[in-house]
Amino acid sequence: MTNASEMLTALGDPTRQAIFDRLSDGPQPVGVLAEGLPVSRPAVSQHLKVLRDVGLVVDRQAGTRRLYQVDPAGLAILRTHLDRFWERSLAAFQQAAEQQKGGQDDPGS
Amino acid sequence: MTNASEMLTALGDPTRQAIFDRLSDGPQPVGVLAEGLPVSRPAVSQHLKVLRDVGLVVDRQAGTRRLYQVDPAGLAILRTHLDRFWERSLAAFQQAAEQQKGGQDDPGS
DNA sequence: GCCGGCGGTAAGTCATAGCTTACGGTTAGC
DNA sequence: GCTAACCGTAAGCTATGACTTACCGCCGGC
Repeated sequence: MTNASEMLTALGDPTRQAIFDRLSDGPQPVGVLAEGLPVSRPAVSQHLKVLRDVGLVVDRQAGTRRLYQVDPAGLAILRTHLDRFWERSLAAFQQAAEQQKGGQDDPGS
Repeated sequence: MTNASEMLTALGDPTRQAIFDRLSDGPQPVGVLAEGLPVSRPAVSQHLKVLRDVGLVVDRQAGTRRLYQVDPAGLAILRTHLDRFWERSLAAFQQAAEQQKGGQDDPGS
């Protein structure tokens, strides 16, 4: 359906979470990202490819460097997906709480 | 900082995503969950343990069954975390767009 | 033109995580 | 008390994916 699931899967790796976190503060080249991480530069490159394939980051050429940054559009999709989870879960939670009490009236919401 | 990172890691697995998706519609016992999934019941049990450890689901005893459901409080933490990503990324994105149009200074490091 | 920094890709290794079957514990019903 | 259903845990296997080193292409400076 959506690619939000793939985004979640991509963000499942702690290293990618760290990369995404750093990119949230602004565009950065691969080398700089790798300096602040406990993995090699090629590893960062591979992670960036995964994040780019699912639409969470975008890249642009800047001289001899390649700047990566978070794609707000992609992040919006993930946020919307999480919001739907929230709405459904909240409704189910309230309904379950009522049933647990024994079919009383709505205690308040 | 928070355990939101662990939640993201937990939701990184597609099977757990499917479980969490089903639980969003209401409480369900382990056996019923396993019926609609391509994995065995013990596997579902193990996934539920992971989701419970990070605070995304809660369980309660119901006779001989054990009902699992999404924990709205846990989901709220994850949502808040995503919102922070959103704010930071958006600000950085706009700033980067301006810099790209005007005088190009060193954006990295 | 040559050289140096930057970064993506290939190939290979290794740990981990997800799955299975088997077993034990707990609860409800007869 | 015995049985059956439901579920968590243990043990073990296997595939996947995260990481490394090595290599190559690209762009800018001198």
